[in-house]
Amino acid sequence: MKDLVSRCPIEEVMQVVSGRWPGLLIYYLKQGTKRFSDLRRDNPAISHKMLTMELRKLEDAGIVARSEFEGYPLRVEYDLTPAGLQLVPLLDALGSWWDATAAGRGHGSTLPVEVTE
Amino acid sequence: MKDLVSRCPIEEVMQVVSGRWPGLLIYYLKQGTKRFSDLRRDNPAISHKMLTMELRKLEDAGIVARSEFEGYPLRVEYDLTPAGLQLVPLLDALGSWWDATAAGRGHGSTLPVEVTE
DNA sequence: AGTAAATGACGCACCTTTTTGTAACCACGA
DNA sequence: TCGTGGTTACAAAAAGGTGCGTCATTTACT
Repeated sequence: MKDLVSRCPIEEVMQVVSGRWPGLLIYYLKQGTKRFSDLRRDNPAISHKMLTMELRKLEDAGIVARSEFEGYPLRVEYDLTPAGLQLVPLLDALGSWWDATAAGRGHGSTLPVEVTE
Repeated sequence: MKDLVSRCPIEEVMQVVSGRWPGLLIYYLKQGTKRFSDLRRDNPAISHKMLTMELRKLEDAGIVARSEFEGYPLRVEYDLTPAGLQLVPLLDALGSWWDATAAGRGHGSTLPVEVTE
């Protein structure tokens, strides 16, 4: 049971965009049309099962478009949809925010900065 | 092993902001100072274990600030940091994007809307 | 007076659920 | 036989829930 009638758009969008891969897949797809094997090459850490699952999820969310061409070794292309393209700058903004606020974190060290209150 | 030297800011930010709770916790915290029990009341579905873990994660990321006051039954307050406040409009933008592009999906209902293709 | 209960914000151990990886399999045609 | 994109079954790993313990102090009961 994972869907408790999430009326909150933030909760909903997180169910799709959240996780390790969606951001990266979108990042690579904004570079242009990619095939399944391209995306696997782009980030080798993802397993082919995960990739299919994530792509399917993004497809269902209307973020990526899947085009299947018939032919010899079967060819499938993935692109960002218009909605997906609109999402890109939002994710980029998140990335920028992360970099911009990096100073607030340990910018590397895990030292427990004791704030003497 | 989850951190394979993620040089990509999107991958990094997702490790913090991703998931079911961070978005919601930030959403409630932007309403003002909240205590542990307040946040539990705000969204009853989260367990105390999860809440502590998520708050700790957000704290480490510099998104929320934890203030501990000494006293009888122990009191702890949580607020958004300046960085956290900057994050709010970005998440809101995601929520708006989700709503704006809702037409491409099932426009709301969870019913298995069979699209006769 | 002395003991007991309760409070708020957790930590910890144990167990269940969910997610993810691995490997094998499918189809087709070069 | 290989390569493509994908599915399935099983196994491993990770995430998450539940309940109890803790700490220090106040209030409640006897």
